[in-house]
Amino acid sequence: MKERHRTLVWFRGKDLRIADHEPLLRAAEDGEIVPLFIFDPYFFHPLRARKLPHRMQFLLESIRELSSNLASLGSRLICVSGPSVTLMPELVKRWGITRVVAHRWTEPFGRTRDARIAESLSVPMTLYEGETLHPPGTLRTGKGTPYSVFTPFSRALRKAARISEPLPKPKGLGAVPSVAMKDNEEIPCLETLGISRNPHLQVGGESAARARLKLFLEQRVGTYCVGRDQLGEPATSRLSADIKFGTLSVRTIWRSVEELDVKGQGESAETFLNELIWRDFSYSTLWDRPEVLRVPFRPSWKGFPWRNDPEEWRAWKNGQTGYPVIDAGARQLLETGFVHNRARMITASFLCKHLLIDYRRGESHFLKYLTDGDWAQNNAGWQWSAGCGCDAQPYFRVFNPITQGAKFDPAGNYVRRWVPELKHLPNRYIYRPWDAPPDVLEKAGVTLGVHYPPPLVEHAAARERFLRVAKSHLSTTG
DNA sequence: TGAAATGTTGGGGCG
DNA sequence: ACGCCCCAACATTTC
Repeated sequence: MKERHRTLVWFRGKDLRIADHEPLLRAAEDGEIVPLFIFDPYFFHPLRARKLPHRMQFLLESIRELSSNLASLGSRLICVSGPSVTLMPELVKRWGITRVVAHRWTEPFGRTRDARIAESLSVPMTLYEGETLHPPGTLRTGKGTPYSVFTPFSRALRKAARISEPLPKPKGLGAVPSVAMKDNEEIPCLETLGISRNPHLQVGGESAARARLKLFLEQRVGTYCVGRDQLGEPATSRLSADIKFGTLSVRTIWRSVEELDVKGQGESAETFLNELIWRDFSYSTLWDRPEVLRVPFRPSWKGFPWRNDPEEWRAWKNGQTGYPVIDAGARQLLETGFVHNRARMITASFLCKHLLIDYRRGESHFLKYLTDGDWAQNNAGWQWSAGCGCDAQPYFRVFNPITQGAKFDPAGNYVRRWVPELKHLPNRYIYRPWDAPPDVLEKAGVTLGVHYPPPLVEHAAARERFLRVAKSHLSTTG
């Protein structure tokens, strides 16, 4: 008789689900399993955790639900704290593990860690695809190089293979061997990590994720194409955190959108699917060029003369630039751990271009507060906005924070929600309170410089300054 | 997945 | 009736 396995299924914060989880399913087909989550002090030391309050909250909620979902299948999530690199070989030995399975990571940190661990183990470690629609580093142009333009990448991805159907949940899992049960620790709670719970964040976990997907499919995807840019309307999927933590697999989302009977709304479905391909594009770029997390994708941006004015940086972070749409985005981030995609683009453009502040500052600020904060996606987004990324917008494309507001928040809902001190201003002036006549300001109860700051920079002058600086820098660096 | 400057066209007012 | 100007609307170019 074939010897049965005792498989360690290592859950790692980007695949917190039991549905469409290939490592779990494969492990469950053959022998005993030990589902494991490691609370590595690299992330979970209170001093570090406190710097990521929003993601930590969502993560812990998702882990708790994973734990109860595994329990309902007859298993348990074993939680152990310690550095994973030294812990893994120890646990494998102590628990009599015969093989280790997990999902493959793309981030340089995870790649290095996994390579070190795989090398140090006495048993095989198998990493499964599943983080992306298509494995990064595999789609290549005719010349054999990575794609540097999105559209051909997107065509190649669609042509490469039909996105396969999600795998089912395991039907049932055996009990965890007692030797592993003995090492089980409590899942840490937010308060222990020195974080107070933020009631405005999305709720983590697989069931909340399913509910969000259902809502999107039933009510929003049909108008996604036109609605997604409207700042004040709930027209986007709001699935970014679920994708980031893997409470939904990306192919589950892909297939459920693809299979919708959209009846004349095919364009919306296609637009949304393209966004999922953008995600793959960003992962693929990071896979091939891991250094982009530190330096611009385009070498010509090296040494760009950012101003990095500390007062302006503070004003931008805190939503006090005097440009209502910019401030709305900045405040939405701090309060809810989420920013509407259009607002991400506008605020990012403003930081880099109007204020000439290094995109990496904005990038790390977003990564700190976004619940969906993901190294690859966030970096790609910021480099795109700054103009130095892979298939980025050209440097001379400068968003006008006034007209962007008028276009994408015509009724002023978004601004009024996040910048309530301006809520009584008429639509006409809500994106440019400094232009409002004194009696209008007075009637709205706004005194500039008292209730709301005057604009930090003048749009036209700031735009021209950026164009001058960028043109001059890029002309000398090629 | 822009915006602003510049160029072109065509209708209408008016001398 | 005609040319001229104005200017809005649209198109093209430039950053």
